[in-house]
Amino acid sequence: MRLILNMRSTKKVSTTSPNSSPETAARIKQAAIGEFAENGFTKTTIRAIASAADVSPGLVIHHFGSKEALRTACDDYVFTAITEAKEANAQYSTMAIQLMFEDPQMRTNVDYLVKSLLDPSDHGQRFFEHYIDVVENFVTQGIAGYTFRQSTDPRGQAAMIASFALAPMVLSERLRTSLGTTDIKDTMTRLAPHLLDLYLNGILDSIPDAEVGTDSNGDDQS
Amino acid sequence: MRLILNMRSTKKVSTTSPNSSPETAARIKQAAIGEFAENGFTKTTIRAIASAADVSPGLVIHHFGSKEALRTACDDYVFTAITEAKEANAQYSTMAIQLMFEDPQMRTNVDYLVKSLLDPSDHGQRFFEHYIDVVENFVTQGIAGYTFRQSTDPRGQAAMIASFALAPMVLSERLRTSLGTTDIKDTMTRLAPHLLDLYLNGILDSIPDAEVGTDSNGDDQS
DNA sequence: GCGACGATTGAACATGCGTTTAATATTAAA
DNA sequence: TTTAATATTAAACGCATGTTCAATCGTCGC
Repeated sequence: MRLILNMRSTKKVSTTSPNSSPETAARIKQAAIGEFAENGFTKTTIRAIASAADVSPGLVIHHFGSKEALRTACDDYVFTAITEAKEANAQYSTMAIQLMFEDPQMRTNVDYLVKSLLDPSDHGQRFFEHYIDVVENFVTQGIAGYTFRQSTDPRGQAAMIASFALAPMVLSERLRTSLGTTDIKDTMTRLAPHLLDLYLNGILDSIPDAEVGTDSNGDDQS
Repeated sequence: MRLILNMRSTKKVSTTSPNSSPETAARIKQAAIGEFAENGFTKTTIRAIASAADVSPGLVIHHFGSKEALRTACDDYVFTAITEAKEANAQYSTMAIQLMFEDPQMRTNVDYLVKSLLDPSDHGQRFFEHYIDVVENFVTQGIAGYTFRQSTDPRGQAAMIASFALAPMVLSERLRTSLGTTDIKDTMTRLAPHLLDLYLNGILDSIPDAEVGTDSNGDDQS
């Protein structure tokens, strides 16, 4: 007659999976993605992740080995999740971006990738390269009925477009505060007409007399 | 007969400024700006700043009170330095941007502001607002002979342009690696023609039949 | 000269971090 | 039922961090 007292955490006890790791590991990974997406890799602590996943800090290490290894696992997961979602919505192209701001999980994933992009590690670079590839494809193949004017430097052109497409997400918090929008979806709605107008028609409507590069700047050319 | 042994740091001993604080405080501040610009606020340690300024960690606190206060001091300094430099080169407008990548000190300042922009603190927001103001002025007043097509939402339009202008700096490391350029100046040279072309002519040269939202996507329109 | 004061330092303190460890609980296999 | 293996935890370890402290050094007004 053994009296079993389980006084651990009074929550997840009857989940019918007492000794199975993958379920808990997945929960830890999701918690980590959420924390990384919100606070970045450096500022996020293992203790915060453990707390969000309702486990002990030691268990996080037990399942993933180290914080860096956990990050790699999250990277792979998010990268796969996003590319799969993108392919699934490939035919909608422009709509796919919209969907990324609708689905909360996808928004977290995007936030995660943005944070990864800004952190000087190898992980984000892979995503950036991939993203430029996607854009370059769009430029050569067209997207959603739009076609692009080709360039003699398609890689540079694609890099520019990719950077611009990422800019509102990277600066989303600053834009939100500055424009008084409620969230990034609202921000994008506000910016959308300007984006479309720029991409369709440009924004400059006159060229100065002096060309760029021939800087014979008489500084009094009023 | 007192024997004075000064075995501190065998370097700055005869700099003819034994007991003056402002000189040392300025050096610490410059070191801090450099470290913050390179590694961001969180990852930069007081010890690293002290080492770069060739002083003890305690002296950094002695002069500025705390790491956060030191950051505020750096913020004010960089913000003033950039705005002054911008006004000084106001007539050159486009050239001013070029100068920011030529002058190493200015490049450090720009790096600092970018890091400040990405850190979720109040400091960077002030700079962002100011930058949008500058852009909005450019749009209404023109710049370097260029004139802009006006919008019914000038603030949103300026926010978009500001975000785009900042994007290459925010993503400079990613772009440098991806394009194989040597530094941000080289990167900008590579991107410049694409930027000018986009701003002058747009980049899309055909509008799809179906308008956005009426996604009747016959996916076989080769 | 001298005494007060600021500059400056090395050492220590308190805290939070990632990680390790020893122990317990739980499950699956023999 | 026993045994081995895994999941899980609380506690502690080692280290880096921001900061404090007591002491020394140099300068300047008296």
